[in-house]
Amino acid sequence: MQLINPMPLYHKMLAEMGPSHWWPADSKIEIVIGAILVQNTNWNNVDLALTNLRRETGLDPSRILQLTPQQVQELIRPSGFYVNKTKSLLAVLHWFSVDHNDFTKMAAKYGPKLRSALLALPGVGEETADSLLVYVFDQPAFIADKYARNLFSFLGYRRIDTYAKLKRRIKLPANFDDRDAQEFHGLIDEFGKQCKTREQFQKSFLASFSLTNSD
DNA sequence: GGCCAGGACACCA
DNA sequence: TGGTGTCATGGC
Repeated sequence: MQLINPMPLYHKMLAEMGPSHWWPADSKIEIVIGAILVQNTNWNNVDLALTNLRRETGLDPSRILQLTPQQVQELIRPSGFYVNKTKSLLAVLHWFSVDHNDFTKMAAKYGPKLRSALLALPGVGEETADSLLVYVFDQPAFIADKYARNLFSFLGYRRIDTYAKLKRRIKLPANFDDRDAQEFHGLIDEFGKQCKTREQFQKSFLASFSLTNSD
């Protein structure tokens, strides 16, 4: 299996696009909530749901947990899949509340098993787990989402059509830290929104990016 | 009116 | 392991 060193690509994108300051949120718990609500949904719909939740609960997890599932469903309805997302959201918020939403403490408590602990939560798959690691727990991880798979596919890589396949092939260097992970994912998704097709990609600044730099 | 968006999961072969 | 159907809303 040919491993991919994504660092030349990362540095190229950072130089061309600048820091993305992606996923702005007022709090970590807002990122947690957003990570569930955004699944297969555009951010505009998530914003509508977040506005409802904020109005009713101030996004205070303990207040959200006091609501009935039916109440949560109505508040997050605009984000779609609201029955499943309600189950997931309540389970995830409950899981965090056991450790009083102390993310530093939780990272120490679970150690290297944090990712599998996240994956055990209902409605938390690989992408959401990695997003939480990167943006809530401040840990380095590569988020192999649809935009990332598109990008590496446009760059010529094959057999990276699933999350797990691309994830396995990306080899991050030891000095790749949480800030890099946050920035890289932000850049990839910002880029992905601009280049949804191969044609658009070929007109972009990455069109001349040499694959040999990243192997 | 059809298509898509920052997935997860059950089910099947 | 990999493919497919389902869950649902709002914007274009």
